[in-house]
Amino acid sequence: MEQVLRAIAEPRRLEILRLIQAAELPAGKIASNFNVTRPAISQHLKVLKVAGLISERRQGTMRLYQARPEKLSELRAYLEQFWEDRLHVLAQEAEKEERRSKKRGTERK
Amino acid sequence: MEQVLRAIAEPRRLEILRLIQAAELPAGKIASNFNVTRPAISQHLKVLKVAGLISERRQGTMRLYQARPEKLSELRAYLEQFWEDRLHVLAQEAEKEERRSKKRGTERK
DNA sequence: CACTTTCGTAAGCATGTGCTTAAATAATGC
DNA sequence: GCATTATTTAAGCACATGCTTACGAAAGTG
Repeated sequence: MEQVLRAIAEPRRLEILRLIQAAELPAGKIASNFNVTRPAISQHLKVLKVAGLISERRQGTMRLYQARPEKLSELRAYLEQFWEDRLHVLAQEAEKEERRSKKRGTERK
Repeated sequence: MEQVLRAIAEPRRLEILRLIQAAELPAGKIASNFNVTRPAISQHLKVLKVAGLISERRQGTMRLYQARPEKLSELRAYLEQFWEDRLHVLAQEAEKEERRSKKRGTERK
């Protein structure tokens, strides 16, 4: 999960993901959208690949890349769990508060 | 959004977020959960604060921190949009494919 | 006021990261 | 095989980042 986060925390990589989310593109075409050299993009693609965020397919001398939504979906679920935990806590707080009000008459000290 | 991603891409900061997601905690208590010095945690808290992921409240000499779920929720929504875009694309692909099959008889060349 | 507690900020350092240029690899065509 | 095209890998560099120690600031307490 951390690997995924680190991968998309880099703006260039997030942009690459957007680019190849719609269509499968060869590395060269991807690189031509940026002001950095092809090796730089190649390195970014490797990071995205290792993180499981993209798929790679060879065709002739080209390598076609495409985004795989699965990992992003997992991340989304992870954040959702974060959110739900918080709601759970808030619910407990509310319960505790309610018990406090009911007990207010018998309180010592 | 990038700021949020960079903030939670750092494992220690994500752990801090988990810690103060349930309860509001003073900086010292937070730091005591880790094997790094308090200043290190203080710096992490600053990053989380700037990213809008936590709230800070002063009480005496203490500073109480607590996670704010809003930004994480925004991030979740952002990822969701990513996911929906992809589904949209897939739907279009399917449509195109269908048109191709229907046209197959009238194809030239 | 001095003193304590709690915490942040400053400076410096080691390591990580993104970039470049140069060289290596892989598939294809002659 | 040799050359061409598309791409990755290697080496090196500048800058960012997370950490530490030392110091400073803010809010009580006597």
